[in-house]
Amino acid sequence: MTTAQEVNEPTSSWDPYTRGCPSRDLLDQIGSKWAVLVLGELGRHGACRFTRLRQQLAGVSEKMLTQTLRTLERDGLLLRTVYPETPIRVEYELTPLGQTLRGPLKALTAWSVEHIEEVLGAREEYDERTGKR
Amino acid sequence: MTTAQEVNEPTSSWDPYTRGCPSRDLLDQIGSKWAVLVLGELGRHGACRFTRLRQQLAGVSEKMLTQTLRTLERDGLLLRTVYPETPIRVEYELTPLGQTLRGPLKALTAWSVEHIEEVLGAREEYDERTGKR
DNA sequence: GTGCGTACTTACCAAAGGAGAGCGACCAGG
DNA sequence: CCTGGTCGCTCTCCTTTGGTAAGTACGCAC
Repeated sequence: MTTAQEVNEPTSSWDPYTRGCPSRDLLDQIGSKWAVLVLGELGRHGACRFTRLRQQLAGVSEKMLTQTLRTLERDGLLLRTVYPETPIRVEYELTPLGQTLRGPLKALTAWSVEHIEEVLGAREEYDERTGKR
Repeated sequence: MTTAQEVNEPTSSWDPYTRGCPSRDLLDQIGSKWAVLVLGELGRHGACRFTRLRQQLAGVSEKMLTQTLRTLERDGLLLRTVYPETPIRVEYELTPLGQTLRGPLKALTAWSVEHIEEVLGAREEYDERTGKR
């Protein structure tokens, strides 16, 4: 068995600017559309069921929601608990590791809301400039 | 001219959790793999040429780099300047708006580097748990 | 048995992404 | 004049990913 903790390499060996570095893939994962929204919702609301998440993340397909949840669970960011009641109930919640992502992701989400109008303006200006040529 | 500041809509009308909201698309854009790395590199280094960016972002294809740069330019996050020397020189740098993203993206990148080992450990554990069933 | 609720899972197709060759402008060397 | 080199793209082809929608498994109520 080889756990990550046993590897005593200096942290500087992880660099997302390097091709094939796991930290690049992780960065890609946690920055992906549905992962950001899932983690955000679980951060705001606490434990959530599958159906609630699907409703809150308006527009997500069941396939993508399942896939996103599996990946995040595998990465240790969220915990999946099955309650074998009837009908079955499954709840998702952030792990302590997942909690540490709330801040960074909240900042990113807030940025997109705060600056969307500037960006929309920039797009219009760009399209006018380049459309005329 | 229509600057974003003139639009006095309540900010609450922009919600990335709503289907089709522009802020969701923007969030997706700025969180995408190559955009994060391009903005990060321009933030650390200042103005950069195309070829240097391609080298720094080891593994990016020229097509994706061009595409990412165009999108970011259109969104008003970076400035593209052509110097008609020979051979031609093109430099990219962050706009003031782009600068405001440095913090959030730096936090996200730092998170992925700081926690990659925990995540790798969680993956191993998950694969062991589920592989046996 | 039939139907319902919940949480997936699968099949299919369209869109996005990656690898690599080609392009056009310019100039230097022969 | 022709060849070859540099830079910043651009185009083509093929693989991978994502979206839509239908189907599955489970237990229970009727």
